[in-house]
Amino acid sequence: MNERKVLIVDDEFAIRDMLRMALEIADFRCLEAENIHDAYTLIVDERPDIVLLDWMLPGGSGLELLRRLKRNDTTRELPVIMLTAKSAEDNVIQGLDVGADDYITKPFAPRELIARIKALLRRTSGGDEQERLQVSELVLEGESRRVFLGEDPLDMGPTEFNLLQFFMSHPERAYTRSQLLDHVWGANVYVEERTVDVHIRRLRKALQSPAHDYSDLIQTVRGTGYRFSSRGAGNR
Amino acid sequence: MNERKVLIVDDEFAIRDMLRMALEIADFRCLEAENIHDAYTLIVDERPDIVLLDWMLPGGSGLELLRRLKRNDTTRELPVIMLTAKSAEDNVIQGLDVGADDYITKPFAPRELIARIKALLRRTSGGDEQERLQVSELVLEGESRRVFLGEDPLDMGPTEFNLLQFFMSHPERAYTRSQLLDHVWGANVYVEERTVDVHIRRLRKALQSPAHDYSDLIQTVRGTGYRFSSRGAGNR
DNA sequence: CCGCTTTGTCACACTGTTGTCACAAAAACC
DNA sequence: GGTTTTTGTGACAACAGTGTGACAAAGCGG
Repeated sequence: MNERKVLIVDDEFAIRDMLRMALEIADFRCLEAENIHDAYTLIVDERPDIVLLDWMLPGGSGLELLRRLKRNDTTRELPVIMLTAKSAEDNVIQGLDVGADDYITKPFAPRELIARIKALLRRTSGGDEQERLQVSELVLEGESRRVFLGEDPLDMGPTEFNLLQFFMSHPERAYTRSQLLDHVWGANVYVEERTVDVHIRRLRKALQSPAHDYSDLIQTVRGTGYRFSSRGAGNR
Repeated sequence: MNERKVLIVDDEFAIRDMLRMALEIADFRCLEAENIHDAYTLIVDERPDIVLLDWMLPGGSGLELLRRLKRNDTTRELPVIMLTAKSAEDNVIQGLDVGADDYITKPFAPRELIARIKALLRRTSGGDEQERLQVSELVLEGESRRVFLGEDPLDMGPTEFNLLQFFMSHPERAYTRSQLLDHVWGANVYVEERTVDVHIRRLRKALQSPAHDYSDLIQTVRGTGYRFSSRGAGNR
């Protein structure tokens, strides 16, 4: 379900070819770059989840790219695996110093590479802090993925949870259905815009318990979309 | 103050010599073993912080020791770096599968080895106390590796125990299957994610006795994974 | 060498979730 | 009031996610 993007930075076609094949079998999506400049552009545009970086590259060594990545705050968390020839294992030390997370010497067994990629992704992906959001009695716990109304846990589906989480992190602001689809469903998913309405309804229903009714936190902004607000609606 | 013990397991005197020199410069204390038996004894007696394990050893291959270590619950967390000849890199895959945390091919630059040791120690330095965990009638004794429901001991496999121990030390929080694999199985083990489901089921089953049923402490978080919680689920 | 346990994987059953539709209700516009 | 546009609602079939029993391989203890 969670497709991972791997950026391959290597100037040898044969290597890229081999890597692409191995990675696609293991269900990764591949991006490729032959030089540092392309690599950097791709990183900024496509935001890959991991980078396989060859050491010797035209237009600057891999070390240079590595330094640049680790200096830039927006890409700091991007894990990097270095590819290096056996004869140049000294470079490894430099690389690990600068911030590569792992390395592998060419030639290598595809299975090993895959294993290392997966291990690295698991190791580095757990860093996201989940917050605890609260509006009066309504509490959303990101960590446990639960919502409480006072003491009682509320029952809702995953999509409704994501929707509520988004709303509670961006309150007092109207979003179009299209924007909600982008943020909650993901940018490259195509579903009907009216689907949002249905999930809004399900969320509203979930925000009602025998005791309380918080369903009007989700307000309709006619002609535009929806808004989450703890203050009154103030339209119509 | 925090002196680290490194156990070198290799039958070549020259290698041990070189390693010892490099490690002592880097302020580690060295233990040495020439064969598996000595190695195991030293591990039990001296409790080193990390093991450098040669692949080819008299009296059984390094793989064997590795298996033994990773099976034994008291030494499971001991980080292991494999030493292997370049000609035998295939072994690396086996080794990583069984639970080695890293590997390095001979000959290697001492500086690289030191870098890797430090990196590994940084990663795994969580010193885990063996504690006694309790949720209402359910008691987990880390020391004796037993679980009680009131007075009655519960019967479960090692993996189920580890899983429960992890859950009870991190309650009220949803984990993905991948995260559970990472924490309970180990970062470098590659098994199917659905395997987690099966062990969850076995654990749930183990949490039921004729008298009580604590199986709903393990809650399914649909679309995400599982959560251990003494409060209600909030989903189906 | 042989039972016994543990483990990872699979196929299948089952359940909740999802996106879409048709229609009702409401609001806006004339 | 009548018409058009927009949103709410219940139903539903397809689907993805999860529970479950069985099984073979591997480890363990004799």
